[in-house]
Amino acid sequence: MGEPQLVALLRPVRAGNAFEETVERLLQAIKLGVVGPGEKLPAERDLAVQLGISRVTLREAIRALQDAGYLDVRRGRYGGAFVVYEPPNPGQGDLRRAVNEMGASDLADALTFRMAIECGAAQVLATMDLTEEQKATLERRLAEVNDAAPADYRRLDTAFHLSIAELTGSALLAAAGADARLRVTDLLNAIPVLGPNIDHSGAQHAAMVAAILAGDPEAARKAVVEHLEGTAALLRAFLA
Amino acid sequence: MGEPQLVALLRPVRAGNAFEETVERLLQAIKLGVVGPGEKLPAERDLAVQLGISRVTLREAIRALQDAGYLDVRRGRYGGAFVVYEPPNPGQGDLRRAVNEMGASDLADALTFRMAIECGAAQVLATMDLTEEQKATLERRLAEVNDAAPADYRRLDTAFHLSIAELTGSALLAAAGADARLRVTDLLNAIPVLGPNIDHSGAQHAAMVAAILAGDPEAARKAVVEHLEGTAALLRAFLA
DNA sequence: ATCGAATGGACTAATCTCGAACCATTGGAG
DNA sequence: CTCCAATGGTTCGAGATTAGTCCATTCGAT
Repeated sequence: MGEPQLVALLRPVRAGNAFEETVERLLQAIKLGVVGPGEKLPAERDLAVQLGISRVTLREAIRALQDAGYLDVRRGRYGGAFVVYEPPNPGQGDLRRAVNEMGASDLADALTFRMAIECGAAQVLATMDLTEEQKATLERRLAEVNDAAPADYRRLDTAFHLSIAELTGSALLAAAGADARLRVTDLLNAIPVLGPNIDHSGAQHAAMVAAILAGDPEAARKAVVEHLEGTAALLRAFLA
Repeated sequence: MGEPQLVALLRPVRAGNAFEETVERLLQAIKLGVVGPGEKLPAERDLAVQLGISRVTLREAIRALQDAGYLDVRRGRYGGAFVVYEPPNPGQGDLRRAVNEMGASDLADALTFRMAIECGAAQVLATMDLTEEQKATLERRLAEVNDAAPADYRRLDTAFHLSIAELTGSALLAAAGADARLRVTDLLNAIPVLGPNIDHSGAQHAAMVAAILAGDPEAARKAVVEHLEGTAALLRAFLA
């Protein structure tokens, strides 16, 4: 037992090359709806700084997404890289394809990771003294999901979930929450948005917010578990 | 409100250059005791693969750590990069220096992140059906910390904490747990290991394990909160 | 004493990535 | 109509990073 946990520490220093990483990141921002259809990415010079890469590399990534049909790049003043991507209406085999692409063990990993991160974030947030502004943000995001048109649902659902981690004020936790969400995006996008499921989720979202605002970490944790297990069950149902 | 959470998604793609990242990673492995004094790192060719970098870059990092006095590199068969580093006996101003180096907001971030990750991991683990082997590993790690000589305490404490995330079987969660731990390593290493604190922590560790083995996620969560808040309080006490 | 395997050490050519400068296009302001 | 500012488009040299190859050292096995 002299050498525990070698695995976790001596893991890869970087995920891949900068170009691929950037393509992936931008694609996720588009799929998650952080930059919605018709909106444009920040200017190349700014975006390159935000992403910590050179403009050359960023441009290669943008070019790839343009070729793949996700972006429409226009020159001149008020130009930019505009998102032309509508989340496709999920069909029958899409979920299976998405699962096959990521592998079964990655799927379990992603779901476990997401459960841990979101439970942790919710209970931490529930123990914090929130400002009125923070409370308002949380409630607004909740209202936005509940009022969402089906086409906007995934995007606003994402925003709601990310808000919880973000409101803790921990940049690390916010990044982890975004990462956890990314890993299940393709799966969630592959299952249809159905009325009963939305209603169900809405009630669970409301329970999460209520517990957080009440400062009850235990209830917050339980609400998150219930919600995420519901989502996982939904995935399994569409896979069965 | 059209553009929520730009921050979390459009964050830097890579932390820095490969060389610096690698130095940091190896240094953490040494400080965390993953590779203890007198032990050696894996062979360069193997380690480069594990870290996903070229051997050249790895060698530069090893060279830097050699120059800094952390490693003794020997050639020939049964050679390698041997760790020559004993955790220093923490003095009065070390903690303050460590805090100053990371900044107050980073400190809060790290503590929040750690709380979320470890709570999440513990409660996830508590809801899993553990094999006998997994239970045995958890109990063994607990026993090792409790029996630890002061010089080994931090190392085995780290191993115990990392085990919880690792036993969930989620590589992502294990990596996040390692990340959370290394962000507080320098702080923990800067406060003395005192008998009463060890006893206190020992009881809390035992409570965590008991809750996990009992399959009680709520108790597991509470035990982790209590333990980590105790640690945070200890840090504050040494800073006051 | 010799050999072979495991290790660190050194070199090279190719590729990736970067910073910086400059060009081209567009549309509003004056 | 002209100009200007904001944007994407292009190029170049420098440095970082890589894969691959071969060299040098050490120590056990024979």
